[in-house]
Amino acid sequence: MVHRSSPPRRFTLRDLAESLGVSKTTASNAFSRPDQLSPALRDRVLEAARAEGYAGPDPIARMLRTGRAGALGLILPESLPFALDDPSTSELIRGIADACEERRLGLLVIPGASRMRDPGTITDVAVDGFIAYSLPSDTAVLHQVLARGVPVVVVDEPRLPGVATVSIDDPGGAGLAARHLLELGHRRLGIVTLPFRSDGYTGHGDEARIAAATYDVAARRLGGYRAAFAEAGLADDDVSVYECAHSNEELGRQAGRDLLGQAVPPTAILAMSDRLALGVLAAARELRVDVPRSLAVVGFDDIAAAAKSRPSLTTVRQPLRLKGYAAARFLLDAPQARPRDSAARTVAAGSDELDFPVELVIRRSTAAAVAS
Amino acid sequence: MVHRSSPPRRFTLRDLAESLGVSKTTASNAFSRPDQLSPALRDRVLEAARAEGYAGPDPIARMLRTGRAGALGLILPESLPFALDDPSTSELIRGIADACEERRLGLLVIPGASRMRDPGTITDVAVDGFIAYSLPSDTAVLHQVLARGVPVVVVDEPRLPGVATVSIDDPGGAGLAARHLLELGHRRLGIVTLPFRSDGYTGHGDEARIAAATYDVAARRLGGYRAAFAEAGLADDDVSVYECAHSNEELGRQAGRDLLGQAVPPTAILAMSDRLALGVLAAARELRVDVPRSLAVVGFDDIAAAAKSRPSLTTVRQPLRLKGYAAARFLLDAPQARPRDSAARTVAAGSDELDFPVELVIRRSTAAAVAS
DNA sequence: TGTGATTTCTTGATCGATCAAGAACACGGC
DNA sequence: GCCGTGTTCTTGATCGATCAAGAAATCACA
Repeated sequence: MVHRSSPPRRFTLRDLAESLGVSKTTASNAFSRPDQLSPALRDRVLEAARAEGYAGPDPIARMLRTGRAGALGLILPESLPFALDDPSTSELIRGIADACEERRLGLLVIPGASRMRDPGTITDVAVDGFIAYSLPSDTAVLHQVLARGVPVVVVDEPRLPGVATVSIDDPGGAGLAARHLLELGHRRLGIVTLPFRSDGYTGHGDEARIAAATYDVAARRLGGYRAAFAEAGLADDDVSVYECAHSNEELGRQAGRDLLGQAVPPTAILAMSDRLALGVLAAARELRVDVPRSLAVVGFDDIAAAAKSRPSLTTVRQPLRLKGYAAARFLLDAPQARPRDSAARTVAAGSDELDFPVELVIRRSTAAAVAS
Repeated sequence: MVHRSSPPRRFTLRDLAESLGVSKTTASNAFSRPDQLSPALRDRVLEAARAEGYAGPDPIARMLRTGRAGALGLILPESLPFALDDPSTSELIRGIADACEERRLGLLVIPGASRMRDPGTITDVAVDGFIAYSLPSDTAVLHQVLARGVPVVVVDEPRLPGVATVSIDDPGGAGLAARHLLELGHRRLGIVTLPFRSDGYTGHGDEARIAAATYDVAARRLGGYRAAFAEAGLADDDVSVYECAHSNEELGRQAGRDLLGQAVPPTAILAMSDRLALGVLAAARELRVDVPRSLAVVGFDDIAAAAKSRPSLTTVRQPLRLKGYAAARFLLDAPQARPRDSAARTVAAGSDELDFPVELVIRRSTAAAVAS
């Protein structure tokens, strides 16, 4: 009887050890803990490994034993192409990458989470922790992440009790922007918002949608704007709201055209992102509305393009890159972030929110209202 | 004697199975192979899992057993912030991400490879294959990758015998650009190059450096330019060469200022990337050199900004996103790309090069030479 | 009713490493 | 000569799952 040759087993640490007449542990130590064996023997092991074409311990087996994956998971709401298009997301990623490089960790990107149906991608991936960026509160993804028992840090939204969050003072920032316009004498205002829900809707603001918002950031910023309006004696429905499904120039332009086309157009527009604001500037240019003389525009984020636009954009600056860096460090330095500690749902309860300050950057896109 | 309570063991599949009185395999199948057990029992298992807070099989243990990591490794020469800055790199990543999404794979990014000293990041990471993008040929990283025994696809460079490569016809593309200028009557030419080596040098071209190039792409494109010159009867040293350490606008501008400041300035400049070409345009603007009347400029890549610049940029288009997509598919579909097959160094020998065609896109930055 | 095919579930081996504990030996100081 | 300390290497258990093979029960069909 001739045996069908069994699948040729891989050359493993055990084979290496046997071929040298040493124990597996010693062979292992030659790679991972050089101080645990004599230099001479270590060289012999390494030499034999090279000769046999053994590339070193299998990372997956090591992970199983040590419980560390050597990588961070980054969960993004949109597809990666979209994320790379968006300067504020890119900037956040830069910050996370900074921290990963410091710690020699890989960065495992998991895009498309806001429309993810299959949790497989979340549960099948080897990471030491997740950073979840700007997810809608009605997505199941975050709960799957939490259920996995690995440490999680949320950036921006949603804010969940007991889950570590890195964010900014959204209402405060929005308030700065709104008060700036009010102080300049503007009373006819318009708002261009980020999406309140992830259903792709673009159009006039709808109080029912707003009340049922699943994107906290849009809701918080709107709240900030409105708090400032209230101080100035303006009612919410004195200010028209236009909601954009995504943060990009094209939808911002569409919003700008709509608001400026109204019977009584606003003299100032608050946009919840710089990209939306840049779109509004484009719409104004098209319609030959002079900025800032006839229209004041304020953005949010202070991306690089904000300083370069014509006119340059007044905006609310937030430290995007730092936020990414802080989120990663928060994740990695957390005392609960020990490997295989299934209680480590979140990071450092008690100090589980990290809010960065924002500041108003006044440039050329805002000026005093012209008496009408 | 009271025992110090041993570290509370994690709740595993085995515990779940025992608590239900079924076998481990059955519990496992409830998660991974629903068709292997009755729906009723499956529901019981899943229900018990929920009750016990068991989030599903540990991905790392599964990987060890199945030999599949569920992720692709992407090795980038520069840091991630730098890569995200660069439109052509971003575009490539988009293509790779497209393929990963199709196959429900994670994308594990490993940046900074061109100056990586410690191979740890390469050997410690769980991936089913690597895409190595534009690495210098003298870096050890690629050999460490090859030594790991996982499938590898190289994008652009270096071309190594037996290693699958996805690239373009660099000499051909460069030739198109050069011949275009020659046909327009230009005879005083300048070249702005990508780096030949990764030592950070920026300055006048140096034939010794060029001969010892570790970045193949720069060398191949230069070869393409020069082949066209030779056809037109121009000698290599009739054309001055300026090398830039990175592909960005600032260095391109520096190169442009240098070339235009020469005693006998060129009437046309060939740049090896669009970002460099855009920098040259900026330099021309500064020096009040009219493009295309007094200076013709040709780029390479056809990034989005090339069509939007003023004047719009004549350039050599290459399908960046498609290249990324193809590289990933090449990796995933390769017959040798089976898990745990240590012979799978590379992909499909015999058909291990995939070169995409390029095309010349003529826009407003080139025009006929003015008789001098 | 018998027999083969199918469904449902179990057993025991296995993936490839690391780790805790301990054996064997050498060295040094009193 | 004895004991403590350190170095160097080994043994056997373990990480948490999947898989091949097979047992038991059910179904199908003549």
